[in-house]
Formats: sequence, structure tokens, C-alpha cells
Amino acid sequence: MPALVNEAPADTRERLLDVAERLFAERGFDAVSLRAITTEAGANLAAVNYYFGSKEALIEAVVARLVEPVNRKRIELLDDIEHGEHCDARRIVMAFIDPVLEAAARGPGGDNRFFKLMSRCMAARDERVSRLVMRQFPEVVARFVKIICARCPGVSSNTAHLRLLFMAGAMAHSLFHHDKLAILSQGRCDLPSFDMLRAEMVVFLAAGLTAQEEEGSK
Amino acid sequence: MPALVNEAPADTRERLLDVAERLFAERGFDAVSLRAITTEAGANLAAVNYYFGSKEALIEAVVARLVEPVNRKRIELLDDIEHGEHCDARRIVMAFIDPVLEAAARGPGGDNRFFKLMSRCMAARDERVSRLVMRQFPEVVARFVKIICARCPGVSSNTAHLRLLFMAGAMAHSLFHHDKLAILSQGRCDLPSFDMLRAEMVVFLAAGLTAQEEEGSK
DNA sequence: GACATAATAAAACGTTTGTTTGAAACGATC
DNA sequence: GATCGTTTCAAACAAACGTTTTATTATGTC
Repeated sequence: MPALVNEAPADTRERLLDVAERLFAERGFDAVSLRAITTEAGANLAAVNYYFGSKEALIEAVVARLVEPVNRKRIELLDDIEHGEHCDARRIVMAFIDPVLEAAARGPGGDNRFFKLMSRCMAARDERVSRLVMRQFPEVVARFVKIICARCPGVSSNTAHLRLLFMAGAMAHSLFHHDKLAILSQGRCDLPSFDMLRAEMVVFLAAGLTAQEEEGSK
Repeated sequence: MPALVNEAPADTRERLLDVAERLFAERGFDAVSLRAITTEAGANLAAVNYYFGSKEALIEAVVARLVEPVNRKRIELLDDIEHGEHCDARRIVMAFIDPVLEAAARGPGGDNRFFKLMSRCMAARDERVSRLVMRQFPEVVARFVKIICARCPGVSSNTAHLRLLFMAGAMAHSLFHHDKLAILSQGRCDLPSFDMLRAEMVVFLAAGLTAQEEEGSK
């Protein structure tokens, strides 16, 4: 028994989750085989089905472990805002994106695995993940819509829902693809740090969130 | 020979592209087998490899046929703006999203296949598509960045690149997932029509595009 | 030390996948 | 009408997949 050594191999179940999380983020759910996961985790092929029952259940476990604390933190931040007096739109935006950045910072630095997996979930084109996400987001959506309507003058409930959708897309997309800016810009754009990305996102999204519909103009 | 009848069966190659486009949009590239495509297209399994060489090449052909005219139209609209005198930020946004909506309107009405496939490409988490997209977007990115810098006071090139990323994400995400608003909002949100979605997007993105970074505030 | 339970291991299962093959059918040209 | 290139077809390929099974090892309990 390796006792209390840090970086200990942990138990198999946990190792499977860790490896699966990283590989799913890097390559997507379909492109990662159970063999790739178990091999890299130093476990037997049957281990996934032993601990989780199926690959689908493993995906669910990975996603839940990832999304749940983020949404919990979001609710916390919204509580803070609601109990405060004045409220910038920026704070609403930060309540949306900061828990994601924060959770990512807790993981092993350097890689973007958290971002990638997070945005794979948020913008899930995969029906399995989509169903799970659909279950975990209504509460947080309702809370955001409520506070947007209350604090952003002239924004209806329908508009708030749509703007939330825009925010989610902008965040997921930019977190996932920001490193591709080098190619897309043909080297003409500095790669943004996360602080930079966050700051730019807050400005952009807060402006969009509080935008007033103008009359006229095609 | 069925002569000049409309809705004629067209040639096999074209039918494969049409079916593949629809199925890829609905289920994703990995989830669609060549057997599903060829069966639905009334062709033999070997037809894909006969006409395209591989499944990957078929994907490339589908995506290229889809993205190319959209980006060409974008360039056209940017030309119009550049030769005009005054320029709303809204027109820049419309130059970005309208070609997508327009191309979708040309297809068979009702289904969202074009949106879905388009956003599968734009936000491609699939490496194959990603590479192709990376090749087709730099030109249009450069043009948008140029015009944003020129017409939006105080927006640097770096910021313009990021805001373009936000725009792409917001558009792709909302076009893909707008129908899920019913579940996400638990029925509290009316499903937006495309006109509605477009109008809301223009307001939101134009505000974000021209946002000024404020000093202070955490 | 014997026993029940949990965990790991190796092997095989039945599918499904993309791709290849070789022959048959078609269409036009000389 | 034979011959050519093009297109279709049925069949089989090897590889990879998720899952299951069966046996073995480790762990903790009485």
C-alpha cells in the first residue's frame, strides 16, 4: 500500500474518470474507445463496465462530475447578486463564465481539457450528452433569466433566454477554439491569455446583454 | 431517361451529397455510416468510395459545398459595406449571419439541416472538419477584422479577432440549439422564429461588437 | 485458516465499421 | 454488333468497437 503519498495512483474508478475526462475533451466521446481509456488508466478493459455498467454511463459520470459544481457555483454567485443592491450586467456575465474558468484553474494547469470538455457538453452535438445537459441546466437557466429580466431594463423573458443562448455559445466556442486563432488570423493575432479572454468576453457579453433594440434600420 | 422532370433522381453523386448532408447534420459525422447514406440514397454501398474515395473525402465534399458559397456571399456583403460611406455595426453583423440564414432558406424548408451542419462545421469539434474549415476561413476572417477595426472606434485587431470568435460561437450555438429552449426554459420561453432569432442576434452582437471597455470594476 | 466479497485479468462474443474486390450491367463509339 | 470506359452490384475483408463471460487474485470477516 503506497500509504499517504501524494500523486498516489488512487483507486481505479477515479483513475478511469480522470483519464476519460481528458481523452473525451481532447478527441470527443465517439473517438475515444474504452480500450484507450483503460489502457491509459492502467486498468483492464472490463473495468469500465464493472464500475459504470456501460460507456454511456461513464460519459454521464464524467459530465456530471464536471458540470455540477460549476452550476452550483453559478447559483451561489447569483444569490450574492440578488442580495446585493446594485448590479452591473458585468456581474451577471461573470456569474456565468467565472465558475467555468475557476474550475479549469483547479485542474492540471496548461492543458485546456476542462474548457474543451465543458464546451463539448454545453454545445453538445451528441445526443447522449445533450440529454444529460438538458437535465442539469433548466434551474440555472431560470435563475439567470430571472435576474436578467430584473436588472436589465427593457429585456423581456424571451429575449433573456435568447441572450443566454448567445452567451453560452460565445463562451463555449471561444474557450474551445481560441487556440485556433493563430491559424485563422494567419499569425496576425496574439494568442489571448485566459485573463485576457475573460476580460474581453465580459465586455462583449455585458454589452450584448444590456443592448437596446433600436427602431428602424434594415 | 426521365428527361426533364423536376425532382428527377439526379445522378448518384449528387444524391449521395444531398443525403449525406442531411444525415450528417442530423446525427453528426461519426454517427452516420456509409451504409445509412447509400441505402437512403438508393445507391450501392461501394458508391461512396467509387465517387469520393473515402468517407473522409465525402465529408470534405459536403462541407465545402456548404461553406464555400456562404463565405463568398459574406465577402460580397463586405465589399458593399466598404464602398459605402456610413456603416452601422449591424451591417457588419448581418454580413456575417445573413449568408447563413439565406443559404438555409434556399434548402428544403422546415428542417434545420443547414443550420445544424453549418454549426457543426463552424464549431467543429471534429478534427477532419476542423482542418477543412481552417483552410476556408482565414480570408473571410481577415476581411471582417479589417472592417471591424476601420468602422468600430477603439477596437484593436486582437479584440476584433476575439469578438469575431464570440460572434461565430453565439451564432452557431443558437442556430443549433434554439429548439432546445423549450426544455431549457421549461416551457417558459416562446420558440423564436428565424426572423426573431436573426433580429435578436443582430441587436446582441452589434452591441457586443461596438462595446467599449470600461475602466475599473472588478 | 476458511469463507464471502470485491476487484482484476484474459479471452472471446457478436456487431458494426470503412474499404476492397471482381463480376455484371449499362451506354456510347467506331 | 463488338469494344470501350463508366457505373452498379453483391459479397467479402480485416479491423475496431462495446460488452460479456469465466477464472483468478486480493481483501476483509468470522
